[in-house]
Amino acid sequence: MGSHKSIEIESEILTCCSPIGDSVLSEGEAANVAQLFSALSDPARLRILSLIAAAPEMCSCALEEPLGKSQSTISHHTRILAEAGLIVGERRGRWMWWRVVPEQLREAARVLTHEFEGSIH
Amino acid sequence: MGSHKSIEIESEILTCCSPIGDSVLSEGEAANVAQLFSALSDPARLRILSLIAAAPEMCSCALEEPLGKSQSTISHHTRILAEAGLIVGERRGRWMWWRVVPEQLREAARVLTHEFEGSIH
DNA sequence: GTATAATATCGATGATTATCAATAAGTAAC
DNA sequence: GTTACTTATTGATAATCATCGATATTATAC
Repeated sequence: MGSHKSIEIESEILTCCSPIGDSVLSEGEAANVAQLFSALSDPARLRILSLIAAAPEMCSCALEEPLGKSQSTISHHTRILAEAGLIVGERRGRWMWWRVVPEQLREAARVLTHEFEGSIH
Repeated sequence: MGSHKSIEIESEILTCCSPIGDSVLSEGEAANVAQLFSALSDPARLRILSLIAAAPEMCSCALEEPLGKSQSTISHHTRILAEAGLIVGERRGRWMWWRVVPEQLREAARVLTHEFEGSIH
């Protein structure tokens, strides 16, 4: 794979492309960021996040009806959102109350506008 | 599913949760946003985006080596990023040159900070 | 025209994931 | 204790996806 590019350093300038800088996401960083955006890559989870954001707090039990998904599916999605740090939950009595974490939303937005917009170009 | 919530409107106030507002993502909106973030949910695509952003333009041929993925895989990923509007490509001779679309990155960031951060809470 | 090079597409495969029903675990009221 | 209710977990399944090799398409050079 990519045999046309397995050439020496000093001849890379002769290929189609100049060597790239090193301000580039490492594999580990990319995996972390991907996990964050994976949580945002599902329509049901986006609507859950939107529902939670529309109120100061939101009970899990209030998500099934507008989503039209089963209870176990809702629980699955809230877990993924929570593991991504986008929401936090607190158990009060029998109910689970969720609220968004604005700092994590801003962090995701910061990554988009600072890590990928390049320099001066 | 959700039988414990299939009750009348006037009794909803008696359940655990108050009725929700309507400033909530529709299914269609959620699907659109999900497609955008799906493009950002893969480590390989994030590194490709980072590589493209690190230079004014980036040739497809310069992505195989740092990514360690096959040519067809790179082509697959650039297509997904392009379909999400995050990069645009221009063919010059035999080579395909990609650059990021800062407007789309800012749009994705705007969705995060404006659609999900709730109101005054 | 032929030969070479870069990219796109096709087909297959293994891994991941969204979804559900069923069950378990936790909580409150009795 | 038992009963009722909410949430979490498990197991299964169908769909999606990342990856590759092989092939097709496009462009240049000859």
